[in-house]
Amino acid sequence: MSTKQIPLHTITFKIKTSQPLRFDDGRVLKEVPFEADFTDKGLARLALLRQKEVPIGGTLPAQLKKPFAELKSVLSKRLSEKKADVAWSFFDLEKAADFHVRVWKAMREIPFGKTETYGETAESAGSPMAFRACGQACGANRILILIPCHRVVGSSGIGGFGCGLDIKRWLLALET
DNA sequence: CACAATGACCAAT
DNA sequence: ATTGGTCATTGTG
Repeated sequence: MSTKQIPLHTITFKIKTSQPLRFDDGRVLKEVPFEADFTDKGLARLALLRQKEVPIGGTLPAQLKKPFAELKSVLSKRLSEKKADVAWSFFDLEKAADFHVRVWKAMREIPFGKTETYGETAESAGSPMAFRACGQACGANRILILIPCHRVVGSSGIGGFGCGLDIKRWLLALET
């Protein structure tokens, strides 16, 4: 494969939340640690760190300072139960499968505070019968919160969540 | 290429 | 609680 290495810049940081995040193990966080990967084209990954102790820091090249500031600003609002979003072009999803991208776009059509079933999201992604593949696409989402996979739930029950159902419940509670 | 295997599903036993 | 039906992606030869 001709893998031309695209430089990835990783940074870790914390955001305050109005609604403390309580993990299943009992830990309670008022400041939530994230890790973000940026390329020159945009945000490639946003993850919430579950570890106990997290080293905060990292360096970004000058041209990424502005997007990083925007990211922190939007996240601060979202973790304070306020509506805020970035544009689709904020992301760098180059090496993602076609169907996955359709599902991710469909998820961003779900309004703040609303939820959809996997089946419904599959349908708005153009494949009404692909509810199961839709679940896979949710699991493949690399951008927490901003691509709101937490708004997709099961037809009976909350469904799953890659990084822990405690986080999914918290994200949904932030939108009530 | 052609498969088999895998899933954050779903509706009906 | 189990099952048979679905679909797109990913890994293997």
